[in-house]
Amino acid sequence: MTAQHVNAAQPIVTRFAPSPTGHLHVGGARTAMLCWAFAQNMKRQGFDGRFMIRIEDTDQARSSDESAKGILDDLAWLGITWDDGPTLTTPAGATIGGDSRNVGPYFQARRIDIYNAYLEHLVRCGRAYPAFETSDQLNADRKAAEAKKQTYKYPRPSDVQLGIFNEQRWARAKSGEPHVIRFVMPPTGITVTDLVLGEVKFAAGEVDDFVIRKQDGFPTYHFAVVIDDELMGVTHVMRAQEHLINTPKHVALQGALTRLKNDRDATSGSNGQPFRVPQYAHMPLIFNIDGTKMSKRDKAKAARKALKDLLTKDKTLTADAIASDLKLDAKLLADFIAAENDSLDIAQAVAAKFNIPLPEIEVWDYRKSGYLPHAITNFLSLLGWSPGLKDEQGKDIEKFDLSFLSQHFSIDRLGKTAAKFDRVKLLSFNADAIAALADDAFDRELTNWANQWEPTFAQRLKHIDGQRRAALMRACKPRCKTLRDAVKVMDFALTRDDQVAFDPAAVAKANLFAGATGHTSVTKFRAMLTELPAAGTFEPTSIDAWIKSYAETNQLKMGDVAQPIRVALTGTTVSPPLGDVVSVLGISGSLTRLDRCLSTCRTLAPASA
RNA sequence: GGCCCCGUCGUCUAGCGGCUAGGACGCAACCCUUUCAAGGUUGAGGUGCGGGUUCGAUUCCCGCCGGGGUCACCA
Repeated sequence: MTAQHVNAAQPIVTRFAPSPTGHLHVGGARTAMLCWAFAQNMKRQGFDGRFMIRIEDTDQARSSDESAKGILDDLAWLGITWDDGPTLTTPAGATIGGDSRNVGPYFQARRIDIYNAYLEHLVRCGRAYPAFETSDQLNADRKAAEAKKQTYKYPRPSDVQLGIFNEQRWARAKSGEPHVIRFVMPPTGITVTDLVLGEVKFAAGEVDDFVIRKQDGFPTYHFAVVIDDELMGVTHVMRAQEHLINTPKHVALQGALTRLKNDRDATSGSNGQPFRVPQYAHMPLIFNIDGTKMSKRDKAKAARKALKDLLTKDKTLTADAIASDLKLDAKLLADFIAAENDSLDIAQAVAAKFNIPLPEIEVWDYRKSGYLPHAITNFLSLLGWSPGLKDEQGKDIEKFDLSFLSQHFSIDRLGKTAAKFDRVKLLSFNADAIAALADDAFDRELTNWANQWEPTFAQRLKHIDGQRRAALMRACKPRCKTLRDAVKVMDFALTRDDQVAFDPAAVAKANLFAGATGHTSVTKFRAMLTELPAAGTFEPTSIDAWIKSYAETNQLKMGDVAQPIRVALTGTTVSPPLGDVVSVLGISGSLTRLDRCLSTCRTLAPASA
C-alpha cells in the first residue's frame, strides 16, 4: 500500500461487516484478519489506521445476538481486535471495541431511522421509488424468463423517471400499501477501480433497479452498506471477490447520495456534500480442496453420507428409530437423508450419536479440534497473500505471527487467484505451533482447551501434577499435532495403575506368558526399578540405557525387551520412550502396573504363531 | 445462459522480459530409531492450448479452452 491511496489528514478505516447468522467462517476470519492487518500497518506508518466491526443484522429472520457474540468471541480468540465496534470483554478481562469516533451504533438494526431518512431523501429526489409487485409475481416473471432462456431484469415501470419525484407512488406507499423501494439505476456504465483487480467495467443497463428497502422496512444490504460506510468514515473496503459484482450498485448509490444535514431527518435537506467512493480491494475466494465452495452445508453432506452407509451396513437400524432416539422429527430426518434439507442441527445430532467426524468449516470447529489461533491466522494469511520475503537461507518466509503480518501487509501483495483450503497443511502448521510451545505453555494451552471442550479428560488430567506432570507434557507434546491428540496420546498416563487394560493382541505379540522372553524382560526390569532411589530422582535416560544394556548382555533385540515392558506399563504397543513413561508414572505406579501385568499375563497362551 | 473475475508442481505460493522456474505442505526413498511421533538427507512433480510482440517470453497483447463468482424483498 502506498501513500497515494490514502489521505494523511483523515483516519484510514477498514471494516469487517459480518451478518450474525452463524459461526465465523474461516473465510470471514481471513477477511477480518487482513482488514485488521491493513489498519495496523497504517498505524505503523504513522497514519490513524482503524479497524472497525459492524454487525449487519438486517435479515430479521436469520440474525441472532448469540451469533454476533460468537463471531466477536472467535475474532478475539484469534487475536484480532477492533478499534471501533461492539464491545466485547475477553476472558482475560480486556475490553475490545467502543465508539471513540462517535459513529455508532454498530448494529444496523439500530440504525433504521438513518436509512429511512436517506431513503426518503432519495425518493424525493426521484432517485428511488416505491414498487408494489409481490414476491410471487416477481418469481413467476423470473421463472418465465428463465424458461425462455432469457436473463431476467426488473423492468422499470413506465411512470418512473430518473430525477422526477413520483407523487402517486409515494402517496400509495404512505397510505400503507405494501411495497419495497427500488433505486433508479442511472443510464451510464460504471467503472469500479479495484486495488487488486484494476479497473472493472460494467456496461450501462447491466444492473436493474434493485431493491434498497424491503417490505419489512429494513434496508437491503446494498443500501445499508453504502450509508454506513459513508457515515462511519470507511476509506478502504476489503472483502471477498464474491462481492465484486455488487460494487457497481454501491458505486451508483454513492453517486446518487449526498449527506443530509441531519442523518436522521430527511426534511433537514442535503448539505451538498456527495458520498465518497471508498477504495475497493476484492480478495480471492477460498475453496475446499476439491474445488467446491466451503460451506456449512458440507457438514450436512458428511453426516448424511455416513448415516446412509450406517443404515445400509447395519440392517437393525432404521431412520425412524434413530429419529426417536435423538428426539428428532422423523419427517425432518427422512428429508435430511433424502437431501431435502441440510439441517445443521440434525447433522450435529447424528454426528454426535454415531461419532461421525464432521469437516471443520468455522473457526469454532478448529477451536474445538484443538488448533492454536496462531497456526490458524498464519495459515489463513497465506491464502491469497504472501509476504514475498526470503529468509537467510533464501527460502520463502511463511512462518510468522500477527505482528509480522501487520508489519508487512500490503494490498499490493494480495493475489487474484482463488485458493483451496488445504487442511493437511494447516495441520502441519498447527503441529509446528505446538512444537514451538514451551512445555509449561503447552500445559496451559492444553488445560484451557480441555476445560472448555473435554471436561472428562480435563478431570483425569488434574490428578497428575508436579514433576510427573512436567514429564507428561515433555513426553507428549511432540506427539500432538492438535491439542485434541493429547486425549489419546496421554491416555496411558491417566488410567489408574490398577486398571490398565492390556490389549490382548499386544500381549500376545510381546510374549508375556510365563517363561517367554518378554515375561523375563519385564521381570528383570521390575527388579531393576525396585533398586532405584525414591521416585523422581532418576534420569529417564538411565532407564533407556538399562534396556539397551540388558538387551546387549542377553543378546536380545531391543524390540524383544522394550515392547514387552511397554505393554506391561501402558497396555499397548505405542507410547513415548520408556524412560519418559516411567517418569510420568513414577516408580511405584510403574511397579503396580508391572506386577499386575506379570500376574494376569503369565497364564496366557502363546500367540498361535 | 448474460455479466464479471481468474489460470506457475496434487495444494499454498515466489517470479513483476533473460533463472538449471525457488520455497512450503503432501508424496517416495534412505538415515536415525525400543513402539509411535519428531528429526536429517535425497528425489519425483509445474508455467492450460494456439497465435502474436520481442534477439528472447512464466512475465506483455489477442483468441480458445478450463475453473470460479453472480444474477433475491440473504448478506
